[in-house]
Amino acid sequence: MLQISFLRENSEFAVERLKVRGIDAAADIAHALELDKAVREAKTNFEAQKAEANKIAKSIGELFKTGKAEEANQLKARSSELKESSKTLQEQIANNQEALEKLLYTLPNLPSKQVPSGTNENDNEVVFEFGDIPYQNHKKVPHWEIATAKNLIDFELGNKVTGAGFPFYKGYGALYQRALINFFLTEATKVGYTEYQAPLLVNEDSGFGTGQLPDKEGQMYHVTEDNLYLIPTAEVPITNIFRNNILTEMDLPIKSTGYTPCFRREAGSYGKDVRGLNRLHQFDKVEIVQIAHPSKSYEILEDMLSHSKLLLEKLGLKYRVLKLCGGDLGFTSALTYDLEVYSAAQEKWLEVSSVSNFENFQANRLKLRYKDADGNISLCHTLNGSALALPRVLAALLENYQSEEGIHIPEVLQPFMGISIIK
RNA sequence: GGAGAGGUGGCCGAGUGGUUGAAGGCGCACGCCUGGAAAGUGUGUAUACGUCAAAAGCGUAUCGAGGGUUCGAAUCCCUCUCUCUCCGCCA
Repeated sequence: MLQISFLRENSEFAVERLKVRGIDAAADIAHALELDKAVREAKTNFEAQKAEANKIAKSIGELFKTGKAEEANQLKARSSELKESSKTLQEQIANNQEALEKLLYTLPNLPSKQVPSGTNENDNEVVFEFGDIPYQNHKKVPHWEIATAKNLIDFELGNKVTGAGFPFYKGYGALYQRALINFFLTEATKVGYTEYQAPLLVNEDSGFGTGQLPDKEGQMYHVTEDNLYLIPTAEVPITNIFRNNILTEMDLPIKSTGYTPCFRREAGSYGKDVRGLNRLHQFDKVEIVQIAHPSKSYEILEDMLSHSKLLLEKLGLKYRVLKLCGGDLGFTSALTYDLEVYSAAQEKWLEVSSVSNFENFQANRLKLRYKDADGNISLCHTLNGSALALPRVLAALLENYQSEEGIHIPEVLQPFMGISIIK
């Protein structure tokens, strides 16, 4: 969430930035500032009255101690008066504050200067492209066909046991998944990320902290019995580790990683690119998260992007990097790169990673701050990236690595799998 | 699921209606002491918000959360929540 203190000084800048998302927030921001002003004015009065009341209460105590009950009783009357009048002010403050917060929740993060303007995914900017398709002379079959033929994934079984979007991986398919998870985690911990095994269910506060709530309530599976949410990404539990923390500047950046299944209801996206592994309700992902010093976060974003790029290169996948335009940028993000692999059989690009800098938008909700050498306390920046999401990576691997001999396994995965080809 | 106990500062831990933002200890920071260190010793050590050009200062709030009683609540009452222990069930 945007800081009201920031908006006080930079309202025009904020309006300008939000235009990149195609949002005209001028009225909302003006309204927020009015509410803020009202809150502060009422607060000042309220606090003055409280101060007096506290003073009186104190002196009443003194008077009783010294046996001057008469005087004390006179003061009580004045104190009661103050209490009455402060009550209305208190209500005013609470109402306005609530309205202000609600309004602030609806405002998305300000896109960074680098964000191209645009209204949808077609306006995203391709900033990098790399790689080739191996075994080019061989005709490629879509992954859902080859995976079924080779007995790697059973979609029907998933339908039976749970429902659409919950496939079973089996045999070499399951092994392939395990190898990928292992490979991704190994690569992340090698460069200094601390591995976590995180809870898959989170409470409301955590959902709120990283911005899934209240905005995307309908996209998460909600266990109403216990008021817990199935995580849509490891970002939620792993970033929330640091909720309500004041870190030491020296400890930054903090690099964390974790593998988790991810659960997404994908409400409203039925019928769109849902074949095979392209869009699932449950999928596996290794996430990398960094808590950063504000002055370093863009450097770190590039570093995280490089990490994900390198994974794809090691896997020998053809991929490209997109810089998301304002219209396609997530609610909480200031700048996002998407990585897409090319799927040779479907002949299209599949998103396998999203690397974002949230600046202090999440940190403000999380109350995640750091203290510098002078004792000043400021909000951290938070970043995360998929490194990587499994199903589409697997889809591309199954499709791109086909030859007449079978499905080849990229060299980097062979130690994790113990085989070099699925025949 | 049943029964009980408990949530106080970075941590441990006192406090039962009146200078308690909170004793004491540990930890941490800085200083003294020392050749250096330990020990010892002194000082300091929460956060948010408001006020102020800013700092200082001042004010308000915060002892799990919310509400209530009272002139005054960490302390009394109510509701919720979380944690722990025992029993039951169970990977």
